[in-house]
Amino acid sequence: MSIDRRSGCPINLSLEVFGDRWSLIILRDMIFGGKRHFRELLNFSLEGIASNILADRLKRLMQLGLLTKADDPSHKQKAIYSLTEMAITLVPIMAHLGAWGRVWLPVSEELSIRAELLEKGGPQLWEQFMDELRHEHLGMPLKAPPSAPTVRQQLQAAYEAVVARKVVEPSTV
Amino acid sequence: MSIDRRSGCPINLSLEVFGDRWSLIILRDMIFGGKRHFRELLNFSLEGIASNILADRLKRLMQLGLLTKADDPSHKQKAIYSLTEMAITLVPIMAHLGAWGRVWLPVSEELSIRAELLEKGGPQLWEQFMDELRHEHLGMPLKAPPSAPTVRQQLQAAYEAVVARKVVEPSTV
DNA sequence: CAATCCGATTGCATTTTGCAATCAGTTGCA
DNA sequence: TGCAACTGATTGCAAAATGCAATCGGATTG
Repeated sequence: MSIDRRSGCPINLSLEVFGDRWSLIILRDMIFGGKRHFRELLNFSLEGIASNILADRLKRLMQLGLLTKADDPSHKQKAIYSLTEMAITLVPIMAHLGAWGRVWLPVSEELSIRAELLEKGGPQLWEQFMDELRHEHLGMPLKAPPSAPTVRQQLQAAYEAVVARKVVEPSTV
Repeated sequence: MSIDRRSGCPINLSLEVFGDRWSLIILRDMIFGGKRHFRELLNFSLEGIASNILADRLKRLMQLGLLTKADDPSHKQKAIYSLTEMAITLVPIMAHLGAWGRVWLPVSEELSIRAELLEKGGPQLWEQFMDELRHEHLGMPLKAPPSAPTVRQQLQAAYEAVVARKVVEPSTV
């Protein structure tokens, strides 16, 4: 359940945190998909996580310090999960991982457009995104003046543009 | 054994490649430790991989295109494993992963000095290292003139310096 | 010619995962 | 008020992955 400590190597310890098939998927959906509720995470991910695994991983990620949980004031049963700074600093790793996958693995076009945008934006865009996440999850003030489309909105718009194009001109794909 | 294809998302597909507890450890020992034989990998890793798991992962990494295997001319039974370009381009991800682990996880000093050096060297040092790996594993000519200490030698020297200091002045640690 | 080393493989117990059903409490609507 | 839908989980069970120790036949070394 929690960490093994097979060795004090940074790469090994990082692997012990998200070297499984689900932890990083959950963080991906929270970071890029903006999902913060149990059911949202359960139904949103294309990979179809099981509810017991999701419950287990959320608990584990909290123990490890990557997530916090709070009551949703609008609904006595709803819990709202927040990213910690520890999780937010995974953004560059996610970006690299996406870029690597785009080059070497059989990614689908509509799902990789976000990775492409993130790659092209480079560290500067990542910083802006992390700033927005800190605002959203930690209540910190935005460093930069809020630009009209947030990074997540840009990613979402790019995704929708690809989907729309695919519907309109399916033969050219 | 091989890939699931739960979705075409780049992050998911990357996770399906090394979202387990051992694949990246093996690649780490090959990349940073310079290990290329079965026994070397078996005995070298501090994490203590079992021989059947090692055999399974080597086979899997070959199927996925991250490794190749060749006969060692000096010994009819020895096999020598080589990194492919696909694996070599993981160096920046490894560097980021190490840097993240160094910040957030209880790494040991002697094992994290390499990650620190790699982080400080930045993309330029990573490129040099990848160039050396391409030379070593793919037989490509070195782009840059061979600098006296290779990157791996620098990493190794830094590690040994920490260990030596710890032996000499254990009380200050 | 015996000891050691080579890359694995086998058998078996333990752990993790996937899947479906289910839980008790909360909310929205009629 | 009553009831269906939804909340974040939990349970039971089968299947798969993992950890561990012993072992394999062949090659090399002393």
